[in-house]
Amino acid sequence: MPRITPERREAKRAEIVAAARRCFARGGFHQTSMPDIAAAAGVSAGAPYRYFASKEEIILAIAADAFRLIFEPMEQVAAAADAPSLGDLVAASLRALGAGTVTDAAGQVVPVEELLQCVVQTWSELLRNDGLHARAAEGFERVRRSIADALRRGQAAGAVPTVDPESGARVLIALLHGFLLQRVAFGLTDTAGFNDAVRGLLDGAEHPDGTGR
Amino acid sequence: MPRITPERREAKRAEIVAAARRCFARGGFHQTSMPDIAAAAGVSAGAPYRYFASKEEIILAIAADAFRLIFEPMEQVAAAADAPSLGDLVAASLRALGAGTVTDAAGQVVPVEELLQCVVQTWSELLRNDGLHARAAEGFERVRRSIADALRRGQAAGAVPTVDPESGARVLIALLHGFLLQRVAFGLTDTAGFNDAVRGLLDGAEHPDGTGR
DNA sequence: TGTCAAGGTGAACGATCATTTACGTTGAGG
DNA sequence: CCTCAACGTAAATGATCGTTCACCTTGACA
Repeated sequence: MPRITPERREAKRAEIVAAARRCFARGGFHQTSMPDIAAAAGVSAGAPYRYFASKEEIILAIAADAFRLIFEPMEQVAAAADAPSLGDLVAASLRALGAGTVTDAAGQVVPVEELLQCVVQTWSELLRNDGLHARAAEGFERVRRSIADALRRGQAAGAVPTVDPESGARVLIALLHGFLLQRVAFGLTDTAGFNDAVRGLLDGAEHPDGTGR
Repeated sequence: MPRITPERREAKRAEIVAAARRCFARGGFHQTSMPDIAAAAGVSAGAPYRYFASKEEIILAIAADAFRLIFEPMEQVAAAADAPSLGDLVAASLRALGAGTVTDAAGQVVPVEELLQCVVQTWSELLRNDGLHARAAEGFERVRRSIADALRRGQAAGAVPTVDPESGARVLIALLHGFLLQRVAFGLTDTAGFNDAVRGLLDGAEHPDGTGR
């Protein structure tokens, strides 16, 4: 006999997650206190514990969301049936990060800047949270295999140079991660310029006409 | 009238820095306590404060060292008088990270793994430590300009595709940062394979013989 | 409309942290 | 070899943290 409907409970939980994400983006996971999160969500200090067993559970929820949202665009292009070029894969990733907002698992609208800051915080957390590391590594491998498959298709179609697809996928993800870091921490605002440079360096020889940007 | 000679004082300071770096690499900046650092250095809790005014000062020293060591190899190749290819720039960066150890500003031998973990931790710290961010951004810009100049020379020599050198430099740094992250957090051990893939994707057309690896 | 399980509150708790401090110890200069 | 400023120690301090708990409050269901 719940006091509130499941829908309202889910909405409240999403509010707390959103408040926590705002706090984490600004102050980091460990400089943000639970009272900070509660205050940002407009509730008292004990309220979040009706929805999450611990602070770590909130961190896990946000980290999973952040990683998924970062990889989603590249993975969708990689999962398409045709043979994407390298430029297509990179462009898809960057276009999503160039937008102002994204929508998280609970339907909350999240500023991209906030999401990216949480991703960088999560990287640090990976190094000492084994549970988070295991989940993140699993997700990473799934994306990597998906991209490697796309590269193999691209190579068969002659649109991708003949490199080891497994390592090639890692290179593309490295570009995405590196872009993300510069956008958050090193004043990279010219997404289009970065994208053009990647295309020019990667497959400019194959696609001088700029197809797929 | 110092109780110990300046040389011994510097050596002790370097020991504390090294101990702190070991702790930070394992546990992160904010999960590592000052007593942890002191214990790892083999001194009592108050001793580090004879050498550093605060914990943040230790973090700054380690972060500056870590960033410098990461960028050094790429910057050295970029600063050379001739026109390096893209593959040269990337290969120089990765070769240093493939080695087992590096030597820090105080002459301490540091395992590469430990250094890279500190770099990732530092990225998080950048987002909320303004002083660290300013210093890191300054260093980043210096490296970026150096690489951009090298790209211009490479373009003049016909060894580098005609892309905007400023953005191109960002792409190369993104590759380095992305590689670093995967090595620390996502099980990337095949440095040579990654390097080959980058060369194959970047300037395979220009240097099919593998020159400069 | 009445009931009661669950939501929500805010003070309190025990632990831990960065930093300070009072006091012994040491070694380089005179 | 003596002296004393600086090193090193270890307990203490004050603040803050994640989490709990005793107690209202609320609203969905009967």
